[in-house]
Amino acid sequence: MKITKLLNQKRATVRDVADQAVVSVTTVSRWLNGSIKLPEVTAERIRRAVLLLRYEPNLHARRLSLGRTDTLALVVPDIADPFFALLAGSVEAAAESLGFGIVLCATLNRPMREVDYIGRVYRNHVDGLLFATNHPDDGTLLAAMQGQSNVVLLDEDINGVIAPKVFCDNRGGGQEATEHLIAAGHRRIGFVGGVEGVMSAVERCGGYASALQAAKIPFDRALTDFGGYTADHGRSAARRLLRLAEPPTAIFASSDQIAIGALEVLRNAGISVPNDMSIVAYDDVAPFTFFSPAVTAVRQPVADMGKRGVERLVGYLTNTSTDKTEERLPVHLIQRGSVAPPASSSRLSRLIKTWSK
Amino acid sequence: MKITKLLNQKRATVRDVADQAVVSVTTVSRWLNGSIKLPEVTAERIRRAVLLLRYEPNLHARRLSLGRTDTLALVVPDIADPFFALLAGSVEAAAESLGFGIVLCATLNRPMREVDYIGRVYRNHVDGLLFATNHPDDGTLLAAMQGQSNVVLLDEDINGVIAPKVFCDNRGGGQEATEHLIAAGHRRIGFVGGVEGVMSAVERCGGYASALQAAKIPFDRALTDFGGYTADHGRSAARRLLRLAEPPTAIFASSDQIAIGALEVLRNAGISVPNDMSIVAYDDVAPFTFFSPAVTAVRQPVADMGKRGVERLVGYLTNTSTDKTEERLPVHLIQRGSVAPPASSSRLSRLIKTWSK
DNA sequence: TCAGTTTACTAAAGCACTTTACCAAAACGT
DNA sequence: ACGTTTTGGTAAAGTGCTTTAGTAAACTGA
Repeated sequence: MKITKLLNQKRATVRDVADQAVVSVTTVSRWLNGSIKLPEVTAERIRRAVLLLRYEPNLHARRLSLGRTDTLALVVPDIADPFFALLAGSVEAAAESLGFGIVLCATLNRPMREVDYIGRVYRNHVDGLLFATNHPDDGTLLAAMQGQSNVVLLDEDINGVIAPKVFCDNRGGGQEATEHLIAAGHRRIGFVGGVEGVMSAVERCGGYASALQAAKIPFDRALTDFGGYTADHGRSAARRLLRLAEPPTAIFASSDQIAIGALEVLRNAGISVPNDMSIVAYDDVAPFTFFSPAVTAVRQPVADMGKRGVERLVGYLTNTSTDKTEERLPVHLIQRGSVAPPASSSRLSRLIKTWSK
Repeated sequence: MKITKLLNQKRATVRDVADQAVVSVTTVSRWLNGSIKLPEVTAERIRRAVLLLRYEPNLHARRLSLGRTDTLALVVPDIADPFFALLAGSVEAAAESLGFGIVLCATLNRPMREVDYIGRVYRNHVDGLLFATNHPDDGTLLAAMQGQSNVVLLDEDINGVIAPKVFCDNRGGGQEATEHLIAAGHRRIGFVGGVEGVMSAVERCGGYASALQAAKIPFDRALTDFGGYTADHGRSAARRLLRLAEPPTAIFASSDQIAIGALEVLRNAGISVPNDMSIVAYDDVAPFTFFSPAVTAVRQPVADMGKRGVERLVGYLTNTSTDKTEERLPVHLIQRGSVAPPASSSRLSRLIKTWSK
């Protein structure tokens, strides 16, 4: 009998284990799930049977019966983006340690795919969703999330959605970056932000504005530039800022990619960082220590954000800890070599004049 | 009746649809799965019932019944590494387009986790595995893979495993990079490789050696340095190479990270690239166009590799196309600004002398 | 000693789907 | 007109697990 089981490679079922241990399926199942205490002799019989038959419960049957999957979905715009890759890494690790698997969903910012993924929790593909967007919502996402539970929002808000949220302190980060630049002596500071309207961009700009105000520096709209957290936007924004009648002496780039784009433009213009122009970046996921100069940046606790997101989602799934609150993780400035006191304005404008030809 | 169904939010089942459409469950199931043709009237009744009840088949029941998951696992050492993040992105996209989901597994190079993940296909968690390692196998992985089917190896080989494999042309890449350096006039070229013994490192070094041989340049062991595809290794290798009695005039760094580490050392040493030292990188996932100088690199078709891997795995799952062959994807050199003819050796040695103090 | 509790189990009913085996009626060929 | 094939279905048996409701036997306390 046992031999048959071993010879034909079919996987053993609870039935087989029960037969082998001479108890009922119920007993095996309950004991295996720890919902029953058994006298040592019986327990030992089951243990042996499991070992002998190499029994592993069938996941699908279990899921069907239990109605849950012990799997979470992580929805991000683009997994190839280092920021989201880092997030995914920490989410995976945290989920794994809590006994959950992760299925990966890249939306490429296509609302259709986002909505589809949101539906997956209803459709029982996964128990819960960790959701990170990148773009402002036109209402589509909000609608799709209505009545959907077990979703936690990461990094970026979706207007109107009520759910557990784990974000970073964008305002504080914006403020700290700007204060640092002001402390170095800068008074004309450019702000390059994400897509106009997304929470993180609005908030970082808010921090920037409030630091200026505290230093009694007027807020100049011409010095701000929204458009996305991309290197492309960093390039075009930098070019625009340099062409201003009164160009800034420092740039606050509110993402790594923006900073990278801006740095490229500055380098090509022969404007040296930090001597002629200071810059501070945001995210600090890029290998900034390897840059020359190493670039000062506001570090977001990306990994912590992923971890906390998972913890809250799982807490939600298990304890029904129904706190749909928003949580903010602190950020902090990492000082490296890209900030210095402003150059003489004549030198800077001479450089710009040469470049703009 | 319908109203009850709509009011209590329980999901509709095939039963409900069958009742609503006044046919049997069998008919609904078969029609839905396209395994039966039905007269238009009946079909329409089912269609309406599905719409009315917002019926969506229960995935778990389906999986239990069918014994498959339509899900693939992607196993990588570290999803936060841009190389693997890019790979993951393309794998996800390819799988999605073929109707498969992806579950993400990061091993952090811990053999225990790798082995566990390999077991998941047997345990029915997933239908197949896309497996990418990073380190030489001591036999553990080989043993775990024995008798395991539906696994395809990506990017890096595991010695002795017989399975469909999708790799890149490491030898060709190593050769092309080295030839390019030789064509620029270099005769002493350093090679910095991955962990000693992994296929990719061995092969790239093979390409390097054969290019040297073709140019009748003797192979000098002192100029090669294995240790891993990390920036750290890049740094230490660069330092070692510079301290050589006869240092190289060019470095072939066989990963992005190695190149980044080496570049940092060179920059700190005041050795200008490409004037005093040429460098070519490998992978070309890092934002090398933004570097200064932009760095010349051998580009691996990482995204293609992911796509092909999925295609082959799925082909395997569906058609039983049992070709356990190895496939090589072509790489090519992207010329940018980090290669130039060698500097006068006296200038270079002067720089090194200054630095090494 | 006997009702009440605890211990150690079990039978059977789900969970929601697929699929095999089968059947009645209609259409068809001769 | 009668056997055969096609059409349009159905009943029921899996798929492997969990869990509810229950039972028989052993123990407890007064």
